[in-house]
Amino acid sequence: MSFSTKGEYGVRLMVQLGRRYGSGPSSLAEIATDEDLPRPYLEQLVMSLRDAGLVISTRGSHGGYELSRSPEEIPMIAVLRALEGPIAPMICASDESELAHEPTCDRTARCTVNFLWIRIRDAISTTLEGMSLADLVPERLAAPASEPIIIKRRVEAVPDPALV
Amino acid sequence: MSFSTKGEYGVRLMVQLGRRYGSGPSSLAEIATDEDLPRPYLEQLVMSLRDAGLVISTRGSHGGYELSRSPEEIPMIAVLRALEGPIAPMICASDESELAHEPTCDRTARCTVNFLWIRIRDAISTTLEGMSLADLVPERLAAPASEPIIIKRRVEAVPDPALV
DNA sequence: TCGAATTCCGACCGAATCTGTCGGGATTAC
DNA sequence: GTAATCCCGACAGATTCGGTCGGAATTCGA
Repeated sequence: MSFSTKGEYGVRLMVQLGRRYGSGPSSLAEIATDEDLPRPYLEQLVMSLRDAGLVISTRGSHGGYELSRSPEEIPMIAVLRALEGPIAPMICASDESELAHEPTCDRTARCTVNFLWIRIRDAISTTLEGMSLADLVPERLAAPASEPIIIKRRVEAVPDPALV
Repeated sequence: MSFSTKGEYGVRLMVQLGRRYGSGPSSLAEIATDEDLPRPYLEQLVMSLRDAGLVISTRGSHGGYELSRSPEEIPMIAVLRALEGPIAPMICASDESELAHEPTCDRTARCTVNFLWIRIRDAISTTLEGMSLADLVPERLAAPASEPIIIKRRVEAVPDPALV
C-alpha cells in the first residue's frame, strides 16, 4: 500500500514550482538540480501534470514550466490524480470511470468487502481535497527561521472546476 | 496508489472465516471454492494472518483455520497490516518501525512534502482503526439450519451506520 | 542566420514486485 | 495406514517501477 516515486517526485516538483510561482517559467534542469532528481525522469512526470492542466510549458530557449494558477488554487488531489491515476485502493473502488465495473462484483464476500475499499478511498480523497499546494510550499516572504510547517489559509470549499 | 490482490483476497478470506466463526476450523479448500480463489495462493496469504495472530490453524485431517477471536475484536487495520505491511503511502511516512529514517529527509522540499504523506497515512489509519471485521461480515442470522449455530454475544458492534 | 537552450516524445531496459504454481514434508483424525 | 490438511520453500511468467537514451521541434538571443 503505497504511492510510487512518481507521486513523490511529482509533488516535489510541484512544490518547487510553487516556490517559483510568479517568476516566469523554470527549466527542468534547474529543478532537477535543486531536488537532486534525474531530469529525464522528471520530463516524463511533468507531461502528466501538463496534460492535467496544472502546469503550462514554454518551449524554446529560456523556456520551462510554471504553475497554471496560484498554489492556493491547486488542490493536492488534482496533483496526485494526475501523477498516480484515480484514487482507487482497489479496482472496485475507483473514484473515476464507473464504466462496466459491475461484472467484477458477483461473489458473496466480494461486494461486502467493497465497502471497506470505498471507505479508505473516501478517507484519502477527503484529506487530499482539503489540502492545496500552498499548504506544502514554504513561506516565500517570511525568513527561513520561522516555524517548521504552518498550515496557511486553507482553501475553503475547494471550488475547482477542472477537478474532473 | 492501490492495495494488491493480496490485501483483497486476504480480507475476503477473513470475511469467510468471520461467517464461520464458532464452527470450528474451516479448510482452505472450502474457502477457496466459496470465493473462487486459487487455494495455493491463499495458503501464502493465510500464513501472514496466522503469524499476526489473527487466525489460528489446526493441522491434520479435519483441520483448517479459524479466527483467533470474534470479528468484533479484530480491527481491520490489523488485517491489512498483516497482509500488506505497514500503512505507509511513502517510505518517509510509515506507521511502524521509526528506525533510522531521518537520513532520507535532507533536501529542501522533501520534508515539506512529508507532511502530505503523513496526513494521508493518518487518514487511512484512522479509518481502518474505526472498522472491525464484524462491519464486513454479513448477518449470520440466516445460516443453514444444519449448522450448530452458537449465538455469541455481539458487542455493541461499533455504532457507525452513517458515514459515506 | 546560426546556435544554444529547452521542451517534446517514443523506444528501450534492468530490476523488482505481483500473482500465482508446484512439489513435497509434517501432522492429525479416523 | 490412509486420507485430509496445514506447512514451506522454490520457481516463474507478467507487469510495473524507475529510470535512460536519442533525437526532433521550438524559441530566444546574438
